Amino acid sequence: VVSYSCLIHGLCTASRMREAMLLLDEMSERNVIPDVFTYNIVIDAFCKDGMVAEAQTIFKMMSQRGVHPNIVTYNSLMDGYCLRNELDKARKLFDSVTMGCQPSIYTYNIMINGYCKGGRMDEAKQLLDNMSKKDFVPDTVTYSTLVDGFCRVGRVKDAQLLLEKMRYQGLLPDVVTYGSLISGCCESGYIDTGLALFQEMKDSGLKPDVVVYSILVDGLWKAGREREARDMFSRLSEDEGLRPDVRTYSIMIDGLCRHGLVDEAYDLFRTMERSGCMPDGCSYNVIIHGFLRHKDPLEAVDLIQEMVFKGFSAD
RNA sequence: ACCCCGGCCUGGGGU
Repeated sequence: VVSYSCLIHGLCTASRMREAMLLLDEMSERNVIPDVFTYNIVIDAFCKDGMVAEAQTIFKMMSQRGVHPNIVTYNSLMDGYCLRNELDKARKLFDSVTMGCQPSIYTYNIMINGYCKGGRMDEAKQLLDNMSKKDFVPDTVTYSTLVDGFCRVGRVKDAQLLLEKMRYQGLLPDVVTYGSLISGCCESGYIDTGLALFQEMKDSGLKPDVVVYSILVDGLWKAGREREARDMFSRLSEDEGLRPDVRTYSIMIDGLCRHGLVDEAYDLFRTMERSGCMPDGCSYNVIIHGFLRHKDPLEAVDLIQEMVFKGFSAD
């Protein structure tokens, strides 16, 4: 069962759902009985692909075969509804789970994340208070989710207050919590607050990761602070020994293009490839827009052909 | 008998 489940998991993460389903059939034929883990893997994959109806079909199938769903099954389904912004369906499931069997911290975090991504911050906050009443202790993920949620609706001040509340409860913000807040500061035009938080985070002994650096490089470019954006990009490798990833490069390429430095952007685009970081659809779109803005449609056409040849579609 | 060991679910960045 474990071997089959691992194989199915591999196929699912590669979005090869057809083959995963075939394997699920094959194992039954070979008298290897799929257990709740196996079904959970498939259900979660369908949910992440936005196919909750298919996930429900598997859910029914497992029940018919006498395999009982567990909390992870329900968590995946809830998350599936949340990802489609069908929050009321998610909430129904949430309510029946909290009434019946044991919810887990994941159950709360998923539902809170659903509200946050849907901009329904009051309901998200309510759930935070709700869980404390039921002796569930919010964790770093809970707070980071809410910090991100407040930032997305422009309520950076509330996000900062939440960070304090979190500390007051004895929880330390991690690199994701800081990343969310720094990103929110950049979006709302408080880049210097973001930089101060970056310093604070390093002072507290946390090592910034490539995501935090990318957020700041992007924020600095968008604030028109070219020199500092370039410095931040260099420091990521020089100070921390980190490697820029495809998104960091895209941010740099986009910044250079928007500052009229299309040739340098193009050099960086090729440097990224040479250093083994393969451009994705977004990187192509960024550089193509750069060429189009600077009246170089011929280069743009070449790149569009190249990206289509690689299986990406231009936007 | 007891303990340990394998597979499932949640948070931040680019057009």
